[in-house]
Amino acid sequence: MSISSRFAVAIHILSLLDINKEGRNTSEFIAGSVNTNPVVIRRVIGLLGKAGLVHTSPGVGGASLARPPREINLLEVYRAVQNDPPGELFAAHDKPNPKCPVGQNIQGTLDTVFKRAESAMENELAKVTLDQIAFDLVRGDR
Amino acid sequence: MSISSRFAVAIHILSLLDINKEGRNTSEFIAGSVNTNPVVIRRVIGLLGKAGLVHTSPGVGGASLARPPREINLLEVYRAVQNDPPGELFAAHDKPNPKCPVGQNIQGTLDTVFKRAESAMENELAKVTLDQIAFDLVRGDR
DNA sequence: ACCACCTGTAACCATTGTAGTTACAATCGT
DNA sequence: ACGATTGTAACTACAATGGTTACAGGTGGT
Ligand code: FES
Ligand code: FES
Repeated sequence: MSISSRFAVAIHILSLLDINKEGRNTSEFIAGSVNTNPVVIRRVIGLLGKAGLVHTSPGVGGASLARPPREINLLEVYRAVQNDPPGELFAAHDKPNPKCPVGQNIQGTLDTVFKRAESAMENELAKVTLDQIAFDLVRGDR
Repeated sequence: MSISSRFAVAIHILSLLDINKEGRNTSEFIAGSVNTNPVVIRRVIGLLGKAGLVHTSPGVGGASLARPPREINLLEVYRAVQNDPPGELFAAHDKPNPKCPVGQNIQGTLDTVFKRAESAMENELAKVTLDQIAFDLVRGDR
């Protein structure tokens, strides 16, 4: 299965917060932009808030970046919205047969390979910062 | 969501075929080893067969590697059992709002980043061959 | 020719993650 | 006090997954 589109939506939201930092970014406004339901946006923003990436305040509307976009990389965003814990991108074969010569040792062997692959992917995400995304967006615009 | 455990099961199966190449590897035997249902094994073996990694024959029982384990890498196995097409590890935000300044350009921007991350992961898988796995297994055994 | 055994596949079920939606209490600025 | 907004809970619909049963068809031994 694919990685949840929450990740893509989260990047959308953060980009929008950066580009439109003058305006009042309510969940409804963002939802209109992302073309989905405001609650979906609030859910994602809730995750981003817990991760310390955005600030929100109930009552008064609008969210804003909690840190300068140059200091936010996509790995943090990924971690914030991914509820699978790190190291479990690949599902393990949960009930290995202890009597099986393969099963006894395969866990560790696969774990090493899987973790290496997962880290390689995450390192690529870590290289990209939010302001790079925003720059690409604005440049593509004109 | 995690990547389907079919991948892990496939590696199990292939390792077993390599290590136990003398025996008769019926789906039921493998299922006992993997500790699951024979039909699950047959499904995975079916995928591996379509990918040209194993040989099977209806009627007579048993599957066998179609190529020497040194020439089978984990990326091929991954591709064989992953029914999401390549390039879609990350789900895109499917209905971008054309009126949104972010939505207009974000597709291409994210696509580049996502593809880079996905490739990084796949390159790691491509580095590992089946006989390396089998070697690790046997060595850990004693 | 028969038979035991096996594969390949369809069908069905339970579980899980996800996105969308409605509803509403709590919160804040004016 | 009021209107707007957030934060959640609850519910629905849907797709992927893994397990299971069932069965048609192939294969080799006897
Ligand atoms: S436990 Fe996975 S093959 Fe034996
Ligand atoms: S934020 Fe995704 S389309 Fe505007």
